Amino acid sequence: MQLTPPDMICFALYSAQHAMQQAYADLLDDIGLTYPQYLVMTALWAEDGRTVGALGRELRLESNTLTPLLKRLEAQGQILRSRDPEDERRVLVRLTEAGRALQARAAHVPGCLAERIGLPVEDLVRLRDEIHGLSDRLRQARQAASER
Amino acid sequence: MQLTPPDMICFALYSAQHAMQQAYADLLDDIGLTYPQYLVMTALWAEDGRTVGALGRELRLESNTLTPLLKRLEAQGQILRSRDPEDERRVLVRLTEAGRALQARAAHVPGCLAERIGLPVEDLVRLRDEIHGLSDRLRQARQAASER
DNA sequence: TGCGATTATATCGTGTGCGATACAATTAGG
DNA sequence: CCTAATTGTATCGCACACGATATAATCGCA
Repeated sequence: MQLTPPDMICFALYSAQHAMQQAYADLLDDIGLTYPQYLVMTALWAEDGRTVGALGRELRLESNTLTPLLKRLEAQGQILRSRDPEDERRVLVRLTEAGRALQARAAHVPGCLAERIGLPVEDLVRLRDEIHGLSDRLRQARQAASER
Repeated sequence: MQLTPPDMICFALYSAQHAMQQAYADLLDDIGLTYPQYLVMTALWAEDGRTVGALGRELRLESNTLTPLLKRLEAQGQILRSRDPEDERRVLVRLTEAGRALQARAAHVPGCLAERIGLPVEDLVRLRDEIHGLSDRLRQARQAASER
C-alpha cells in the first residue's frame, strides 16, 4: 500500500507553505519585497542592528542564504551592511530611513492575510504553536541523530 | 508594535517546512532523491502513467517546476517521458523498472519520519488536516481575489 | 607570545519554485 | 473547413535554500 502525497503531513506543510507564500506575494509585490525578504525586514523592524548570524538564528537560515538576500535588500536601499568594529568577523545589518519607512507601508499585510484566512485568532495561534512544536521535534531529533 | 517572525503563523509554516525537508533529506540522500523528487515518485508509485499536468494538479506545481525535475528523474533512469499519442500536447510520465524498484528502498522513510517526530498518529492526522484546511482557505481566497 | 582551533561570513554549485512568455496541438465557432 | 481561442508543456530569468568549501578574524592554550 502506497501513501499518496495528500495523506502525508510533510506534503501538507509543503503545499501550505507554498500557498502562504503566494498569498503574501500578492501583497508584497506592491512594496517590492519577496516573502523571505519580508521576513528579514520584519525581524529588523522588531530589532534593528543585528548581525547576520543573529538574523539567521531567528529565521533559521544560513549565511549562504542570507548574504545574497541581504545584498539585494542593500541594493534596494532598505538596509546597510557593515563590519562590526568590535569584531571584524561580524557584519551588522541596519535599517536605512527607507527601510524604516517601509514598515508603515507593510503594516496592513498581517491583517489582510488574517482576513484571507478567515479563521478566529485563537485557532491560528493554536495551530501556529502546534506547528512550532512539530518543527522543534524535528530539529531536536535531527540534533540527536547528528550527535550519534 | 511589531510582530516578530516567531509570532507569525506564516513563519511557523516556513520554518517547519524547512525542518521537515531537512529531516527527509537525511534519509533520501541514501536513495539519491531530493525531497520534491520523492514527492513526485510517491505520486507515481500510487498511480503510474500520468501526465505532467495531472502530477502538477496533485502536487500543486506548474510545468516550469516539474519539467526540469522530471528531466532529472529521467536522466537518473527512474522514469520515462513520452508524448501521448492520443493528444500530442500531453507528456506521459511512466516509471521504469528501476523507478518501481526504488519504492521498496524508500518504504522505511515514512516510518522513520514518524519516529523522529514522536507524536501519536491521531495527532499527526489531525494536524495534517488542519494544515490542509489552512491551505484550502488560502487558495480559495486567492482564487476569489483573482476573479475580481 | 605564537599558533592551531574556532567562529563569522562569503562563495560556489545544484535544485527547486514561479512569473512571464513561447510554441505546438487541439478545440470551437462561424 | 478555417481560423481564433484554448490547452499542455517547455523555456527563461530571478530568487531562494543548502551542502561543501574558502577566508579572515578571534580565541585558547602551551
